Amino acid sequence: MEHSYAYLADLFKALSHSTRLQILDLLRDGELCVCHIEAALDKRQAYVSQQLMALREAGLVVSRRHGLQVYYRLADTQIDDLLDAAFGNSRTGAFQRIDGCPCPSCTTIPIEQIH
Amino acid sequence: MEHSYAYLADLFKALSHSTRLQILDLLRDGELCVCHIEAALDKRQAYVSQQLMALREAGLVVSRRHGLQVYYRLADTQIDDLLDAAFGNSRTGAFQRIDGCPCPSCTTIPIEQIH
DNA sequence: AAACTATATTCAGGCTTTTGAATATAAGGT
DNA sequence: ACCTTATATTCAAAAGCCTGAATATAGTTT
Repeated sequence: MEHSYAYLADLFKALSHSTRLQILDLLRDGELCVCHIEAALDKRQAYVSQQLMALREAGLVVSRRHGLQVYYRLADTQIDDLLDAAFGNSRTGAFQRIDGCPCPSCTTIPIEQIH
Repeated sequence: MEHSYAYLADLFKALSHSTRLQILDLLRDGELCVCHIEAALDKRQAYVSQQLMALREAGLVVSRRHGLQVYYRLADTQIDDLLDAAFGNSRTGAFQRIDGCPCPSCTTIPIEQIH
């Protein structure tokens, strides 16, 4: 903690963009793969990837690869706190499937739900 | 509350500038006149006034005029909370005089302190 | 009402950001 | 090996921001 003004300015610059804010707001409910974010925003892949890169470079999100998918999540709890201060701390906490999204989370069901 | 992403993006854009962050950090300890901010930052008047205008337009600060001086303060407690999340919530809470600053706060003493 | 002090606004050149298009890479399937 | 899917990177033109210089305004004092 105790960041310089220049550091914070860069962080806020990454936040000063409505598409990026929308992505962060999605991520408040948990980790998501790129293709899911793409479907949620209805934006093209390259564009989403660019915005994710900006968020990554600002240290706001981190990613991990699992097979073909890359999953993004908020970098740490301080970021959560900052977003709570901005968005208010209402969130659903639950994953939302999206029609037409090809990602595993949207196209599979846990075994215990099959009868 | 419940602001749009575009609104929040504009707010963060105003925050994405180290001079403006420095001004806001000063204002966390209380209302200040423009000339005091000018002295604290060691920047020219027109420049400070421009940054204050940006902060005002973003709704981060409000001003009131008293004679020749114009005093600025943080717009509301939500802004305080947001800045606490960013800066940490350490603050002195006390006004700091500045050598060479011509403003009333720096050049006068309360009557009860004269003996 | 003129001069002065404190603050605000306008403008324009330079600089950075934004975003679409094209292309690259990485992993998995056949 | 090749093809496909998922994601990342590069590039360049357009759009927007930053900031210094000049100027304007609002209130006070003489």
